Amino acid sequence: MARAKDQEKRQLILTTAKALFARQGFHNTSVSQLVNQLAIPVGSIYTYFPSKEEILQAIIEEGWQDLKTALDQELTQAASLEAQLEILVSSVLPRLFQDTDLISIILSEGLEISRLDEKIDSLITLVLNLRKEAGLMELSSADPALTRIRTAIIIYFLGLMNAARLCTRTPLGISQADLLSFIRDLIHRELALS
Amino acid sequence: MARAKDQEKRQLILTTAKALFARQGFHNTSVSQLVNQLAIPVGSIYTYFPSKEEILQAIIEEGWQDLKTALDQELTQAASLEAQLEILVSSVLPRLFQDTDLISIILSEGLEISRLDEKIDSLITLVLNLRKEAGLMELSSADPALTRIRTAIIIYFLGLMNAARLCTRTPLGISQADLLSFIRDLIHRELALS
Amino acid sequence: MARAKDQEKRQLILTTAKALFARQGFHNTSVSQLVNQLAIPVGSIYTYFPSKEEILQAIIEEGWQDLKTALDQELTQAASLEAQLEILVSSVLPRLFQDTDLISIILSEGLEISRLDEKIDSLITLVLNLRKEAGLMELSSADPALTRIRTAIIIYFLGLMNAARLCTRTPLGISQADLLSFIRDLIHRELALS
Amino acid sequence: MARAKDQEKRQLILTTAKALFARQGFHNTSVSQLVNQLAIPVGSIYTYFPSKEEILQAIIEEGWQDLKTALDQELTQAASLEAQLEILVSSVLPRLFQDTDLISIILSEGLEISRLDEKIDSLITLVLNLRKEAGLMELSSADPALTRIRTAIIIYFLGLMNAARLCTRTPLGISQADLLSFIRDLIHRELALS
DNA sequence: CATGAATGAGTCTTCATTCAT
DNA sequence: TATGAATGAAGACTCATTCAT
Repeated sequence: MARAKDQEKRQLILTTAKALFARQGFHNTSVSQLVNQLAIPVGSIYTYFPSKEEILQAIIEEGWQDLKTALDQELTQAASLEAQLEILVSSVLPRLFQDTDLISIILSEGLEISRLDEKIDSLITLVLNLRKEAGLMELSSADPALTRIRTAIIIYFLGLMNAARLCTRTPLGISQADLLSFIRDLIHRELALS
Repeated sequence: MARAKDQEKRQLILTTAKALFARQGFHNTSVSQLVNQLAIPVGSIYTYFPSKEEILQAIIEEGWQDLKTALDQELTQAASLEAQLEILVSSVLPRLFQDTDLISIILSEGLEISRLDEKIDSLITLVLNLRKEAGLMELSSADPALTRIRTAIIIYFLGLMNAARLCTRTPLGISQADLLSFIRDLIHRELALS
Repeated sequence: MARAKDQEKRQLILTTAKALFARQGFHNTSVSQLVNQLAIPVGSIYTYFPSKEEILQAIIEEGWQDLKTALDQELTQAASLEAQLEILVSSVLPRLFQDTDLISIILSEGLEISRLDEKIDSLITLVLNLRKEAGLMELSSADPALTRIRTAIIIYFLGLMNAARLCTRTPLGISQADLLSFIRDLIHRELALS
Repeated sequence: MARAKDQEKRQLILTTAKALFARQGFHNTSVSQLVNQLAIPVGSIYTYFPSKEEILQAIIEEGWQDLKTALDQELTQAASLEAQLEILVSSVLPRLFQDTDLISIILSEGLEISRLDEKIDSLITLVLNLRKEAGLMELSSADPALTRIRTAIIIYFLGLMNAARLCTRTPLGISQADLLSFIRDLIHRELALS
């Protein structure tokens, strides 16, 4: 019981901090502002997190983990490659792009903190696995095609993340729906080619 | 007459601050760290800039302006559309992607400061103009094709910027040359279509 | 439970700041000088007051409030008008004139801070009430006699305050006792007239 | 010629500084604000005054000197004691009370700077001389009547100065004309007595 | 255990005065 | 001589974290 309540409070801290960090930036958000919003005493924070920075890290890592867990779950339930792609396009990616607070934080903070490179690596691995499942032959690590794929994934992923963030903050003339259309087109085109 | 304001010193402040802000972040760089590195007295900073934040803004705006000036100059000297694209791919974009410090700063700071949206807008205008010069008919503002183009530009631009930044900071397995190849392929493919 | 905010420390800050501000002026007294004198860390000041200026305001408002509270208390205990005047002359005014630090601060700082006008207004109200209690008829707000009384109160009050301040700082050849004699004479004369 | 122009500039600095110091306070007025208002270079100030504080002192001393010079001149031209008092009430005092900027500065700054005590002393001497001219016998320095007169002068003078300042800054319900009426009444009453 | 006052190194910025030009 | 950039000590204030209660 006590544990459950603790976890709830921990989650509440995370949620509130996430909104604050995303809108004002990590450095422009003070711990006291956070506790004011939460209406809890300052000391409380430090029973859940050893430092302000670890709150930031937890937001990023746990947010990303949630996404990955959902992805894995939905992907294993999919019958075919087509179904898997459909899930990607209709379920997982929209969920990621909707979480602009998480995206903002990941993109704004230092690489050491967000560990974007690790996240991209795992994404590349995922795509490569899908390729293999699709029956395409594996690429040797020296193959220039591998580099091309890797490059494309990085550019598309980062471009989409950043675009999703900007969409909600600024009048760019496009919407999140347009981003999803872009992905759908992209996947269809790529599949037709291969 | 008194000393004239030393524009070289102003530039030195800008250059040093740029490197510092890019590597450590704006908030993790103190004014005293900056003046230590420059070996000038604190007050000097404030004869050239009214605040720390205005240094940041000058870095972004002047850096971007330099790029645009170079772009405009080189573009007007190009004889054909092909030559213009070649300049884009071989000269201007490489220069932008090499300036990872500038990119880092633009992408990491708040929208109000970096005004990324304005920069993207001017980029879209540029591309639309190139299209017109190429003899393609103009798109009405309601045309879904316009939205598609807009979306693509945003994604590619942001993706490339971010990828260029990551390349030099983290071992992602790709290089800036790969990014340029990506662009080259992209342009050729798009031109073939049109 | 954490430490309770120490009201004694707050009072000590107020007392020390009052002496410093009165002798050196608000602007010539730095926060670090204040904390040095108090032998407490800088931050402590800011757990009790939001800013240096609010210390000044607290000194003035609380000092004035103390005086008014004492005045009200003693006045209600007085049996007759004569007793009330006696209290004024023998107890409350001497106490005010003795607090030359408070007077100095009130007179030296800006009107927005000291709100001298409000203080004078409440004094005029007090005197008018005493008049009424004495059975004198009320003056209509257009009556020139009201303006005369108002003018006299303002001049006497400000003159006495300022004189009290100067007495202790400079060799003017008069003492606080002389000021009290002046008041006593004044009141007797005025009462005889009315 | 050159000297005349210099004196003009010096006077302009004094006039501008006086208005600024009176309205914002000495410490809240920076030298650069002053030179901005004057539209002259910073260095210029220091060819006329050795420091910011000496500007303040010049404002006070020269302002006071002007008043005294005018007073002496007009007083010696007066035929009778009545004429002298009339001059005091109708000419010199109104001029002093109108110069609320000067009064503000004198009353707000430290005693060491404004040397209020010296000014009061010279005022007492003046009144004592008038008394002597009026044929009243001189008072020995031990005479309690001397102390009474001295006290009264101090209180009236400081009270009127302060009241004049407050009148123009705050809605106290009285005007400078009321102050002059007060003085007139006072003098008539006192003369009737003696 | 929960609390929030206490801490002090560190933040950005100011500004009267000087002096190289 | 006139100028205004240069200077740097000093200014008020912040804030993540600790620890006495």
